[in-house]
Amino acid sequence: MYKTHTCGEINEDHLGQTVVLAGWVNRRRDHGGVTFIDLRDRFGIVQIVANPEICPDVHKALSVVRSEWVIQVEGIVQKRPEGMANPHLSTGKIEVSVKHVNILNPSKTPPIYINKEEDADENIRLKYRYLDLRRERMRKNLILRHNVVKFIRDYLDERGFLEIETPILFKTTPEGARDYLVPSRVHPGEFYALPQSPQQLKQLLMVAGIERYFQIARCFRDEDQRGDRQPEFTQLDLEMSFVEREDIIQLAEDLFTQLVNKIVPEKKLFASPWPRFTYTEVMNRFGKDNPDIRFGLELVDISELVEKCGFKVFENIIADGGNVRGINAKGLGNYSRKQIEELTEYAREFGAKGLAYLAITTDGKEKSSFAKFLTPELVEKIKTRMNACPGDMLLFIAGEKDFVLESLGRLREHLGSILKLRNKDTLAFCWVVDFPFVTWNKDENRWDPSHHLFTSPMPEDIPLLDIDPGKARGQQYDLVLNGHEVGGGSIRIHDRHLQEKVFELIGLDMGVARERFGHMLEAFEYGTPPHGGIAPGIDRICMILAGEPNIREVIAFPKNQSARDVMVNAPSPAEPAQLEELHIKIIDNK
RNA sequence: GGGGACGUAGUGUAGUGGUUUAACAUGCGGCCCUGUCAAGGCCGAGAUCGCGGGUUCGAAUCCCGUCGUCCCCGCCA
Repeated sequence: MYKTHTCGEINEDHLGQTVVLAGWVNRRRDHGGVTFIDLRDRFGIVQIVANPEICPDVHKALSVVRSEWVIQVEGIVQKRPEGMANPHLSTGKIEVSVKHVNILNPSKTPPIYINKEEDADENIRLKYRYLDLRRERMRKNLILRHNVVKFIRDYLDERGFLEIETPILFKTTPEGARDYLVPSRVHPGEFYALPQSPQQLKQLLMVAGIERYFQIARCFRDEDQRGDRQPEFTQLDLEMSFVEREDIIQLAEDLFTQLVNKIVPEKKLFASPWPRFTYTEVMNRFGKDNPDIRFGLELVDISELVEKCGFKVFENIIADGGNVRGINAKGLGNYSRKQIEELTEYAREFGAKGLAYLAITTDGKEKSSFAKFLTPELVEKIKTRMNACPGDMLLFIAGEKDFVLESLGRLREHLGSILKLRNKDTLAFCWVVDFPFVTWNKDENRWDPSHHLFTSPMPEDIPLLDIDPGKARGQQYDLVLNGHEVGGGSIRIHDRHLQEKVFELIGLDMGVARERFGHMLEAFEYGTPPHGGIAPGIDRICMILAGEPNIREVIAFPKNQSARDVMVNAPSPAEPAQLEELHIKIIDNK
């Protein structure tokens, strides 16, 4: 070993000892005489000191050293002089007086600052990711992620789960997200697909009698990026046999509650046990199936209050079966016309025709865009319904119900940001249950599964599949944290006939279904236990636990917005010979 | 596929009503300095203002195009 101790572990217990350390020069302070170097390794920083009167050779050797050089030093741990301790360093009471120096590797001036929390251009950070990862922020995030995964493995191991790997080279399933395809050399014109999730495989492990399975599974989806989406990401994939919805929910809730307590004790759970909402309820209250419940600003239906108010816009929409709903934007009552216009503009981006408002200024006066239709009685009714106080701003959107909910939901999120209502130290987990089993796809004129093809409907709703599929609920549950969907799961179908019925319902031709999912149908005929599971997203959860705004910050080597790895420059063209072996011809679309 | 923001020394920013010899900080180089910890002081080098074209006497600044990055919509069973 190049070192006897890590930089971070040296303390007063080592006083007088000779230690050998190795690491990076975090910072150098040259006083002409005495020179200090903050030596950094993964475990921390320790100050090393060279005095020309004591060791002139060492002092000279260290004078050429610069930031990020890798050096090895041998020296004696000594107490710092009175009043010279640094309370910001765990090693701040001591320093290492250097006797020998060995320069292991010099460094060019780095393109980004390692020793500063200055936000560098993301493109440069990604290009020099190995330097970016040296930074405190990234190091902490990697450690957090390790701790999260370690906790999960230990927790599940203690409860009898087996961690089992499943193939990365799998089979294409055009349902769902776009697949990443891998051409087969051996079978011309045929392709593997990278798994979007190990869904089918984990179910087949249940057929195999594993009963309790998990995997820290890499998943691949060829869709466009977002702040919380990467083309490859990691799920805690988990499946159990002989369980009902409640069992999985309890397990996941306990797992993550304990995980938070142990790994991020400084964070506070918003509520425990976690709130549970039905799909209908979250949509009505928050306008979003993954609501951030750290703040209120819930949506309120005032349709029946205004259906005969005389305001034609509202009246006509309600007469056509639409809705008028609002949000009480607490504390915005004194917003100027211009500021309201900005909110309106925001709502328009999502298709709202307009934004009606009723402001109650702090001195109790009312201002409204539809004032002339408002009788004092109606104003009182609306204020009561929406719990309005002086200083509040009531905002309304009218239109078709789903549209009103969605656009108000977005406005609510926006207001949450404007009003700074998201406490970053609060973790608001919640469950969303009772999703519709299928949703109508207007474009394709068919039913689509709300979750995935293997989700079981609620047993009592099975008869509805024949009569009114839109009314049936699925045994699906989503795990939501601070406004992000961080996991979803379901009780699965374990009966061939029900599975075929579902295929039929969503318009999957039986021949196609057998070709794509024949292995599942067949497996269900050999003693399949009832089973279900969940798949929490590790990256998103780590992102939120770390307080990071983007999923890239918790992934060592992420792709950029356009799905490119700018460090190695992937994807990149393949050699003609490779393509030929794979029976692939590139078509120039330009 | 669509919308928005951005692109100026190694890095982070300023300058955008047309005259700048492109500013500041930090980093880098040199000198001074024996107790700092974002050390300090002095001096210096470092930018064809993303790229291409146009308007103009004159463009970092205005116009068009293009490339790149980020955010959002669509998409994400």
